[in-house]
Amino acid sequence: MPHPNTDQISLPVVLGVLGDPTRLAIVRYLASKQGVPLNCSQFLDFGSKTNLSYHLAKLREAGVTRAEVVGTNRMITLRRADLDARFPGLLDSVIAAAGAEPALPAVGGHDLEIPA
Amino acid sequence: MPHPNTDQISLPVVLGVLGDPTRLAIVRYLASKQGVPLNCSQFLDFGSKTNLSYHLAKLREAGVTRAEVVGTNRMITLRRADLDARFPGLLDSVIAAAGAEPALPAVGGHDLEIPA
DNA sequence: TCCTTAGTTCAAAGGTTATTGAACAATTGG
DNA sequence: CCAATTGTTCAATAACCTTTGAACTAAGGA
Repeated sequence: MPHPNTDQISLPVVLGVLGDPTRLAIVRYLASKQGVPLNCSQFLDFGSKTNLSYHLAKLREAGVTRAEVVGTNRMITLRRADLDARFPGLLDSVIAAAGAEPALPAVGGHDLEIPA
Repeated sequence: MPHPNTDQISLPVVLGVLGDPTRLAIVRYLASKQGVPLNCSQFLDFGSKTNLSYHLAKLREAGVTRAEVVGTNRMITLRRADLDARFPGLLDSVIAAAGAEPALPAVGGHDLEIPA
């Protein structure tokens, strides 16, 4: 499970990765949980298991998230401090901007509680 | 030449569009000119005429830039106020972040002067 | 040990993106 | 009118992205 170092995180790559509605929803959801690690299954509202594996890998490879293996789970966190160090203010303004937009509808049709 | 209204500007689309090194360089260059309109030819360092037409159309359709026909020229400006209204702080942090990164090398190999 | 849970990997399909050169349109200036 | 300048459109190509189901691996619990 490769993660880039902080100084290897590339702006176009980060922006490109966040330019997908599913991944943006994942990041927004992670941010709403304030650093509490989530396992992959908690994102099932955003897509199938296989599809999530794909999107979470993209986020990880771009340096946006960190995945840690804990038993049979992979716990996902936002790399907030690393992103803030590399691109100050960027993540905050993206997350704030995401709040000003209609979120990705969850698969079941029900909405996820994401505080503003 | 369609431009989206301010409230039609979509965050994933904007992020996706900025997630390309050529377009990010164009936006950075525009920002460095502080609102002075530039015609397409002034971006020739970033790509061929045809290729620029393509990238500038993407930026325009995403709502990042505005193109105004003046004689045989199309004058390009950043939609700074519109983007700030829709996604406060986003453009600034992206531009600041772009300054923390190696810029797209210009075609001739020479560097463009983009103030920090 | 056997089964379940949690995720990944693979291959395939279908769609989109970036880049190119050639041909085209529109405006200006001589 | 003619020619030069500016930029767009088109067709083609190659690369990449997203989504899917089936098969797989690895750890934990009964």
